Amino acid sequence: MKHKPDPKRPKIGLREIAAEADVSVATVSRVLNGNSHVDPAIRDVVRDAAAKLNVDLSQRNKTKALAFLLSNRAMLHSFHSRILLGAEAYCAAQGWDMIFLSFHYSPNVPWKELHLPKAVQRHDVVRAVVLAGANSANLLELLDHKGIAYSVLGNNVVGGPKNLKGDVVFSDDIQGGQEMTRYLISLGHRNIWFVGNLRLPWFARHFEGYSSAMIEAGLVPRWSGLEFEDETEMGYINTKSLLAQGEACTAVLAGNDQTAHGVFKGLRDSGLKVPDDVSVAGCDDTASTWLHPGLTTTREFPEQLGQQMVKLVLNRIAQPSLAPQVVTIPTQLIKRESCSPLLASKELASVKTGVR
Amino acid sequence: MKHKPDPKRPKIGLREIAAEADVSVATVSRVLNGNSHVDPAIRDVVRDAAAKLNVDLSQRNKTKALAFLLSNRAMLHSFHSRILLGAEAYCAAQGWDMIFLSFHYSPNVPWKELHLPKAVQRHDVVRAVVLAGANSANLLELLDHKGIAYSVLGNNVVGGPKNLKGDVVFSDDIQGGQEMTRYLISLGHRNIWFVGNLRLPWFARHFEGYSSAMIEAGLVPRWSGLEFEDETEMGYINTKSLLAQGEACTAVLAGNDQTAHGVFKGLRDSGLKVPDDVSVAGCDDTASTWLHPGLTTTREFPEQLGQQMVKLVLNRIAQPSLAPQVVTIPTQLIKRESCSPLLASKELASVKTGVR
DNA sequence: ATCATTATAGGAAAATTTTCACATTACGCA
DNA sequence: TGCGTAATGTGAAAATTTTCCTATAATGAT
Repeated sequence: MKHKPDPKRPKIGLREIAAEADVSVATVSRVLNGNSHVDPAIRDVVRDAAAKLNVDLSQRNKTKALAFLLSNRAMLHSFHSRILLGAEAYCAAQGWDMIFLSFHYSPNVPWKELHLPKAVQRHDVVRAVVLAGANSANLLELLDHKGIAYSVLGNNVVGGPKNLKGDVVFSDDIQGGQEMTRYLISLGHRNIWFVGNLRLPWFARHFEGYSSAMIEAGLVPRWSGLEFEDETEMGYINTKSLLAQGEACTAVLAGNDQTAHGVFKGLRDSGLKVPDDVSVAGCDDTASTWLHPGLTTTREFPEQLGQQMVKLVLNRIAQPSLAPQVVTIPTQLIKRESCSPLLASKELASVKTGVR
Repeated sequence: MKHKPDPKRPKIGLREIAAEADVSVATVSRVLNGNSHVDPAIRDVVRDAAAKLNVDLSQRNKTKALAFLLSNRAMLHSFHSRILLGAEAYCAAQGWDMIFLSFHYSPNVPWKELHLPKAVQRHDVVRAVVLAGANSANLLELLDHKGIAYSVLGNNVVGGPKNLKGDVVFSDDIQGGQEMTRYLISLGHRNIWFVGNLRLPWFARHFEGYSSAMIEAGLVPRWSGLEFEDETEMGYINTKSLLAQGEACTAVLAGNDQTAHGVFKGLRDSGLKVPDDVSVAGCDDTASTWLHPGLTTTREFPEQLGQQMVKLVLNRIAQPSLAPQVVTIPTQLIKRESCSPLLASKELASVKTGVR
C-alpha cells in the first residue's frame, strides 16, 4: 500500500539524503547521531547534502536530553545545587531531560588525553552539555574539537573562558565586588582587605572588582591569599595571619560567603567583634541563613544562571552556526548587620585590641 | 552471506519471540521498551514466550538510565545533594546514567490522578526511579500500579512506607534519637524537650527514638511542635514559645540541624548561652560547619543512602520478582560543644535567667 | 623500504523501531 | 438503544539503527 504520495513534501528520509551525498543510509544515520567513526569530510558532505535538500538535521534527532556536568567537586554545595535546580526547571519546561554527571579531571592534562564520560560522547544520548563546577580550558577545547555543544559558567573557568566556540554565562561578581567595596568605603573604611585565593577564578574576579574600586578611591588594594583546600579554613587562616602581622584593618571583603564564615571564626578567636571591631562582607549569599551576625554580601542568582545556561545551549542546538553567546547576570548588594560605619573611636579600638 | 549458523545459541531475536508468542515483531519491540499502548494480557504472553525461549528481556533493553526524583522540594539542600552525589557515583561506576528530575505533587491526590513526569513513564528512557525529597503513599502506589521499579528513602515517606512493592532504604534516626537522648540523660539532664513538627516523618522518627529513651529512663517525653514552613524558623519559634511558657528545660533535642540552628537563635535572643544555660543537640550533621558553638548531633550517611537506593533498584531491574528489599543504614553520635553536663548550679542559673 | 599488524571507515544486510492505516472497543449523547 | 466520535491496540510496511565484514590507511618492526 502506498503512503501519502506527495501532498507537499516529497517525504525526504535518510535514503534521499544518502543518495544526494552518495553514501549509504547507514552512514547518514551515523552522521545524524554523531556515532563516532565517521570521517569529518564525509560528515560534512552528508550535512551539505541534507542542507541542499532543506532538511533540518537537528530536528530529526529525537533525543532530548542535556548533560549537567558538575566538574571537580566532591560536594554539591548550595550555589551549584541552585544552578542545577534552575537548569532542571527550565529544561523540564521545554520538554528536555537532564542527565546529572559528576566529573573529575586535571586542568593540566592536554585536551587530547582527557576522557569524557561516555554519555557525553554519545550524541544519541546527550545533545549538549551544561558545565558547572570548576572547569578549565582543556575540557572546553576538547568539546570544541569534538563538536559538542556546551554552555559554561564563565566565573568558574580557570584562566577565564577565552576563544571558545561555546556559550558562556557570567554572574557579574566583578561589578558585585566593586559595588561592595564602594559601599565599605562609603561607610568610612579605608583599611579594607580582600581575603581569597586569587588562583581560583571566582575569587580573582571578585578581587578585580574590589581592586578597581579601591584604586578609584585612591586606596591601595591589599589581599591575603594563603591557599587551602577548604574555603572556610582559608578564611580563618588568612584572617589570623593578617592580624598576627599587625596589619591595620577595619573591614574585610571575603571572596565568598564560606570564606567570610572563616573570617568570622578568625576574628572571634582573636577576641574581635563583628561589626563593632571589624566589618565583614561576603559574596554569593549562600551562607546568609547560617551566620551570625547577618552577613552583608553580594547576592547572586544561581537559578537564573542555570536557566540561562540551558537557554543558550538550546539556542545553539537549534542553530549550531550561531556566534558564541555571552550573557552576564547582574548581582545585588545585600546589607545586613556585619558591616557598620567606621567611627573614629572604633578605629582606635580596633587598633588597640586587634593589632599589636 | 549467512551469519554464524548456530555455534551454540540459535540466535534468538525479536522475530523468534514473536513467532513463539504469535504476535508481530513490532509488538514484541513495544513490549520490550514498555512503549505503552500494549495490552497487559498481550504483554504477559510475550514475556512468557520470551521466558520459554530463555531470553532475558531486561538484558536486551539497552537504555541504562535511572531517574533521580527530588520530590516536593524547592531547595536541594545539603542532605539531599549528598544523596544525589552518592547515587550518581554508584550509577556511574555501574555504567548507568542518572536523569535528575524535580517533581512536585500533593500528598492528598489519589494516585490515579497523579501525573508522572513523562521521562519516568517512558520505559525506554528510564528503567527505574530513585525517590528522594519528601514523598507520600499516593506516588508509591502509582509506581506500584504502573509496574515501575523504584527505591525510596523511607525516612521521608509521609505516613511511613507501608505495603510497598518497591525497595526502601532507611537512615536509622530512631536509633540515633534514642542514643542522643540517652547521652543527654547521662550528662545529668532531666528536662529534655524535643522540638520538631511531628507531622513530618523524619521528625516523627527521630521523636520516636527520643521518646523511647525518655520512657526507659522514667522521664516524660515532651515536645513543642508549632508548624512552620521553614525549619530554622520552626526551631526559633518553638524555642521562644517554650521559654515563654516558663517550662523547665535544660536541654533541647532538635529534629534536625536546621531546626537546631533556629533553637540556637531562639536561645540567643532570650539571653541564654549554649551550652552553659541550655544544651542543644541536632540530627543529620548538615549544619555542623556553620554553627557556633559546634553542634552535638547525629551523623547520617547520605552518600551511603544514595548508593544503597541505586544498588537496590539495580538488583530489582535484574530480578523483578524479588521480594521488597529493606536496608537500614546506621547513624553515629557526634559529640561537639553544644551539650555539656548539667551541674546543680547551672540548672539554677537556667531557671533564673531563662524562665519567668 | 617491505611486510605484518592494527585501527578506522563504510557498505550491505540483519535487526529493530517507528509510522501508518485499519480494526476494535469505549464513550457520550440524542 | 443506536449512532457518531474518540481512544486504543495491532500488523504490515517503511524507516532507521546496528551488526558484521571487508577495504584501506596508519603504525611499527625488521
